[in-house]
Amino acid sequence: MPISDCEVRDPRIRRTRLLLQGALRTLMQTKSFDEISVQDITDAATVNRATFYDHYTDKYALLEAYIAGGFHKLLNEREICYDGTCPSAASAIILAACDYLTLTHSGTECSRQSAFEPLVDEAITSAIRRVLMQGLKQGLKPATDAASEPAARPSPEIIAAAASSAIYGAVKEWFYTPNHPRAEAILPDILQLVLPILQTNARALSPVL
Amino acid sequence: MPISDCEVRDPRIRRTRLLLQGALRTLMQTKSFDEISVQDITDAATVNRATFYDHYTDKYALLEAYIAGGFHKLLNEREICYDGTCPSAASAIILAACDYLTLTHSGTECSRQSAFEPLVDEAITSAIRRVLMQGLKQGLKPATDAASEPAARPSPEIIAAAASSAIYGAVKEWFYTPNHPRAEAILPDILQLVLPILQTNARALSPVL
DNA sequence: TCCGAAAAACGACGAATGTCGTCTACTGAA
DNA sequence: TTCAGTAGACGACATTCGTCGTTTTTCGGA
Repeated sequence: MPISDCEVRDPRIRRTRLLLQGALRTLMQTKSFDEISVQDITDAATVNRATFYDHYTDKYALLEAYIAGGFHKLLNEREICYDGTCPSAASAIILAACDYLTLTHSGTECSRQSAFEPLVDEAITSAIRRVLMQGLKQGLKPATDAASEPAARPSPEIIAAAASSAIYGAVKEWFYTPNHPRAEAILPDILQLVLPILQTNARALSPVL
Repeated sequence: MPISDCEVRDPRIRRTRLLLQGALRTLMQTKSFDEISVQDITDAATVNRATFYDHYTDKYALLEAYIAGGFHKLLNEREICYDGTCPSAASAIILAACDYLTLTHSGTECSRQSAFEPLVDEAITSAIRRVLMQGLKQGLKPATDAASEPAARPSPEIIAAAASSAIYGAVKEWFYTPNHPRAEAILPDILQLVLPILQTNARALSPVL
């Protein structure tokens, strides 16, 4: 039932979805996610309950859209754009993930339960994946000058998948460690773990180094 | 409500949980996961519906236990035990993940939907994580001979988290690629991406190399 | 062998879910 | 300005959910 996504022209659709996501945001400051019913959400959003199902299959789908949207917004605000090589871009992405987890999970001590967490993980990971893919593909082109070898190295897709998963897995591990240090403190460790993956692309491009 | 896990003495508990997991397995050969109700499961398991909730908070929790259990079983059958260094152990884990995805997702074309997939991901990833942790901790001990430095390298926990996420992320990417090659064909690529993470530990141990 | 503890069966409950069909109101292009 | 297309409102429906209290059965140690 939920029509496409991302690019919605009709202002009515955009309005309703923002209302629903805003209502979810508001409610999650009080209750934990699975204490919230679809009814609660539509009431807070002043939207009919049946209308909810015109946009999302269930409240988990709404959560995913909300998280993905929020994280993308954060990345845009910080003007983060992975260019395929620069470690500082990777740092920015890692820090963004740290901050986003901190921001969203600050109010409620709800997490680590039910189907909630895996959904959040999925949403953030694929958001990171998208950013990385962008950079990897553009950093890739210079190499495909001629028809040399078809696929002598891992595809950008699999690199992005592995890297985004690794980044978020590490960040999550940091976040759920009791009394974890500040994000900046763990950054070098995560960077050390993740950079080799991202540089797989570059290394394959310039074996000179 | 769900009492501990893993190590259950009481045969009544073990029996009931196996019945429930078996019923889920059977039903998933026919319907997709979210077409299955708790009622369906308990009917097939010849268990009272209320009893279900004595063991699992909802059907998602049952799924997670089922997946985690099945994957662990596969690892045990293959006698996989990561020793902290050997790349062949990593290969075995990667292949196991490939095979498990293939086995479980063969019947139904259901996947990539609802809250189902993220749950599966979570279960498999944390199973891999556990195996890796085992090896990393034992491969770690030789170094902690004296009180040298507190934590000059990434902790085993964060290494395991990053590595397990990266492994499964890559495997998943492979699996969902249309007309993907055999698992053995993609193994070198994934290995190339993941080994640097795992060897972070070893490198820190013997900077001589 | 017996007996207390605990698991499972059972029936019933109010609440939440997901889906209909119909009607109203808004959008955007002719 | 008009008007066809479509999103949203609304009420109602059968199902499923999660929980409760009670009764029956099973387990495992004394």
